[in-house]
Amino acid sequence: MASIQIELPDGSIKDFDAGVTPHDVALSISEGLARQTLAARFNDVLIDTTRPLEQSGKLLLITPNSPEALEMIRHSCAHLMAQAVKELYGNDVQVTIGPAIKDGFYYDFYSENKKFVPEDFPLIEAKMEELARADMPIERKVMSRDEAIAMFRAKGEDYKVELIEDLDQETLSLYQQGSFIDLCRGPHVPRTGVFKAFKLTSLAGAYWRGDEKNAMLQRIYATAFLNKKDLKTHLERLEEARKRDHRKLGKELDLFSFNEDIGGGLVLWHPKGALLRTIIEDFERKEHLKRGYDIVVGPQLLKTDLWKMSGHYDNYRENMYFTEVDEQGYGIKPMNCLAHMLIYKAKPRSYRNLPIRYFELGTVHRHEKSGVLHGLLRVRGFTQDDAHIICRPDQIDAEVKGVMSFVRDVAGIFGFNYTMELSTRPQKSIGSDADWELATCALKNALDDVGEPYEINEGDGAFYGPKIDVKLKDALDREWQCATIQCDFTLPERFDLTYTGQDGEKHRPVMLHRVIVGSIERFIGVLIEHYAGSFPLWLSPVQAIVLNVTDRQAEYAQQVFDQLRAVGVRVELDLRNEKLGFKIREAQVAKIPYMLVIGDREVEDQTVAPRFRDGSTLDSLSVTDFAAFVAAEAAAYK
RNA sequence: GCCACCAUAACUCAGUUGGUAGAGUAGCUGAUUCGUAAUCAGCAAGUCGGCGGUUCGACUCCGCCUGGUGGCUCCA
Repeated sequence: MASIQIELPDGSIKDFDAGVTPHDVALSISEGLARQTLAARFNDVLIDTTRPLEQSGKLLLITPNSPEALEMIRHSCAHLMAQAVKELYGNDVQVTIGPAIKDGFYYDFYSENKKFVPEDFPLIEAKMEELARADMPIERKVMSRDEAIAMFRAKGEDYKVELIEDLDQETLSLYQQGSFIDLCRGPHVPRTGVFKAFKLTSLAGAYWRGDEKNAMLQRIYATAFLNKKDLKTHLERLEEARKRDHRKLGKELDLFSFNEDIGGGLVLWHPKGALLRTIIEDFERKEHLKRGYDIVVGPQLLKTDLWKMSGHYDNYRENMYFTEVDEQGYGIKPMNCLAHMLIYKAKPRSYRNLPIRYFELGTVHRHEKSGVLHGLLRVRGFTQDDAHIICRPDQIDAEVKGVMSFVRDVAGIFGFNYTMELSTRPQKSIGSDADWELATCALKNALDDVGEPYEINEGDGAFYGPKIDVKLKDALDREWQCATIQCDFTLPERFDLTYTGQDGEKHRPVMLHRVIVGSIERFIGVLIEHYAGSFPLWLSPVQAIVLNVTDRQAEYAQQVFDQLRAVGVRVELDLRNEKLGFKIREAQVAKIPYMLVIGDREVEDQTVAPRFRDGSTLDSLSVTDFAAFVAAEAAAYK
């Protein structure tokens, strides 16, 4: 038998007979390693431990500690779940696909009779545990296409047949564990005994192949980890996310509500929420003015003809609200750009005026499909911190970089990390190929120059231009789409925007659409979860609350309150005849940063005794000192 | 929009295998004047999301609608 050379990661080279498997190689090192080996990477291709090696090459054994391990276990665990479901429900259910995803995996099933409910989970989990305990080998089989089609057809697995028919290859790999066999590229873990910690998490509908014209499948989401401890940590994290849910906190902190009589996706801002919004809006105006933006305001309604001219009517109509009065059609604005272009057009512009940066806290309405609405994160009426930068082509680069640095500053103030993505031309779009090319390059060059990493999303741009999307990462490391920068050559063309160049000729400017936090509504939703409702002092709708111990201090407490409010501290007063502990508890639950306790001592010394939200206290200090302290902290965005 | 599920007092939730409902918190009244996360007692509070249907009788069963939840598709 021919001999081959296998190079291991430590650089050592060993001779083996051709046909040796990664498992055999592991065994030649130690029995323990062989037991631990889940798969292997041979010449950079992932393979099963039982795959015979026919030629020399580099071999890396994959064990539970390898970075690839978790994803593999999850993918294999999806097969385990499918096996369990088939054993429980047999031919009532057809299998489709089941990949690993972030934090777990899912499997999509088709069934006419069986409707999965969460009550089925314990049963399925028990079956999975039984199959895992049986420690069955998971074996790779190779079949011809026709053979595989015949086999799945005989089993009544129509979806598998369809998948294979669309595959452009003559032989296919399948994986078998016990009586269950599934089409799969692999690789998989060697035995079902590997699965030690898994849990079914939720149930959802999903279209076959993600297309809403196709049949609706039943998706079971689940997760799997290397061990029970990691699973527990993950479940605790989910629990933490639930506690921070902005819909729950929004109600508890009395920030906002929705009302079915008003309509879905339309927010009612209660006093504290409206104050929080106002603080953010004031911050936005100040930061934009600092960076050379001009504040403008456009109307809510614009004539339908204008939306036809812009392309919104053709490309965005299903998301818009229209109305007709005096036989004139109007569209409620879903974007702010048209008004900004018309402000630009209100008088002749020179190259000397550019760039012009129009900023508007623009309230827009978009008819989002009912099923996508979600608290503040997806609504139908929202306010964007929107700006349109109209500039010469040679200014694009500097302007895009300016926006990116603006994003960096703001993300830093709120304590977010972020990642960036470049999205290119979508199917449904307007404008010439040359302009798209130019615009995409401009964005890409700016990204490359700044040197921060980014990903490319093919075909994910806006209909009028490519875009850079910024995803903020919150305290739980979850990503949120907020900022976006879009480069647009088309709308300036359609609206015939011009400027007079140095040469005295008319030239076409470029327009950058950009938002920094995006929608104020969404951003506040994200902030609530990011801070778990405990806003930093500068954002807190209520920064301090004055608490008297008994009625004896009421008069002085009132004085302190008046004095603080007069110098701009957002302060409340609790004079109720309740025990101090009770008042503290309420202020604590309301997540107010500072409680100012006033007893006989403070009246005597003309001071206040501050208590922090975290339970710590400061020595008593004068009201003016406290006000100065708050002002300094807030000015530093703390 | 699609699939599944849910809707009981202001909030969180219990309950009736079809005979019209409770608890805690909040609210109100009274007592208590208290030093860093819940003082005590009493009172009041719901067309059981809306509209139809089945039934002697519907909060409970069925249908439609509205709103929400988890996803899918779509998106700031």
